[in-house]
Amino acid sequence: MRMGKGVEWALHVLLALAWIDDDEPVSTAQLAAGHDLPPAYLNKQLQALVRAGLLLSEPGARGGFRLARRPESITLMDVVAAIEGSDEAFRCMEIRRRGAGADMPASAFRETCAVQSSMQRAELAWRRELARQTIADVRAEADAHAPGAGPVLRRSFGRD
Amino acid sequence: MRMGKGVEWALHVLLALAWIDDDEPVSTAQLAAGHDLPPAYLNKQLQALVRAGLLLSEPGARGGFRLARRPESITLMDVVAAIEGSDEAFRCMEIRRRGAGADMPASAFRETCAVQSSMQRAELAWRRELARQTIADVRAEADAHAPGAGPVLRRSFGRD
DNA sequence: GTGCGAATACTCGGATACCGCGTGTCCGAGTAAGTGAGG
DNA sequence: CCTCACTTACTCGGACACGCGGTATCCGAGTATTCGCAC
Repeated sequence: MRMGKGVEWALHVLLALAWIDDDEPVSTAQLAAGHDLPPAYLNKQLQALVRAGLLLSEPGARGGFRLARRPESITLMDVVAAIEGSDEAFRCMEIRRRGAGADMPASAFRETCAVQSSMQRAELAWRRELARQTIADVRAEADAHAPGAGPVLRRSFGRD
Repeated sequence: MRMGKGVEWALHVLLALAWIDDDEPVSTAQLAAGHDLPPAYLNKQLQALVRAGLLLSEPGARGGFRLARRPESITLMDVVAAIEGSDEAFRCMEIRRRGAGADMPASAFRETCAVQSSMQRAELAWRRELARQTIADVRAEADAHAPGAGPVLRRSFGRD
């Protein structure tokens, strides 16, 4: 199982926008240069964040992206759902009904498949932990680990 | 993010073997017929389970697979790791060092990337929940939901 | 009837194609800013 | 000096190729069984 790299990019971009903390929008080119990412493909991921309501986009000259909400209101679950989609990683195909299970009465399948519910429990724990953490939390941890990172990034975006 | 269907197959096969609970090995063809799965591809997944030490294989006529350990000693984490691999879903590419981060002193990267540690926390919760549940737990839940499923499946394998 | 040996049928195991999705890129529609002339 | 319309340059947004990993399949190596034959 593998998560697309777009999630990592989106998280770093949101963290950068939280650090910049400015009403002026930031263009895709600037955000891409800030982490040395392919601009066109990054743009694709940013569009997904706009569709999810995490970013606001402004077209035209001096346009770009800015946070749609405060960093404390953007959870990691929001970001993962925006990029990877809201579907569950484990999708039950109900194979219990096929083969030998075809001979069983329909009432036997009233309850949820035990395999599915087990996997769902684990995935729920994952989603719960993702929903518990916000971009603001990540920024706070990053500031605690490396206090200089925020200002350096702000300055590289010409916001001082 | 999407988990391969091999995991679901493996879980159902292990559950079936736990229900059968016999020293006589079960062939790929029988296991595949039990859930109407493509035998050749199922065989591929079973080989992964053998490599992971969850199943024992016996070649030759009347050969097949049987559980290498008791169902209580096989966690869902073991199964997922056997099929999908042990790599983390979120792989940090250290993009914080690229772009603007290149101008920072190396000491700033002493601590782990905050984005990575946040995602790792969530994934750890997932793995912890997977490791907490065993095939025996799944069997118990399935028996509680549909008591007839186990015997029916046992009988379809000609084990009575 | 019994022991032995070869033929046999069945099993796992790895090597081999196919296909969908993530990855990466490009060009067009739209907009705000800048510019110049006219009043 | 102010207003206004035009040009311009820059932005986002969606449509278009490429490559890799999951999906699916087949055939070969190896072994227990089974059948036939000799004793």
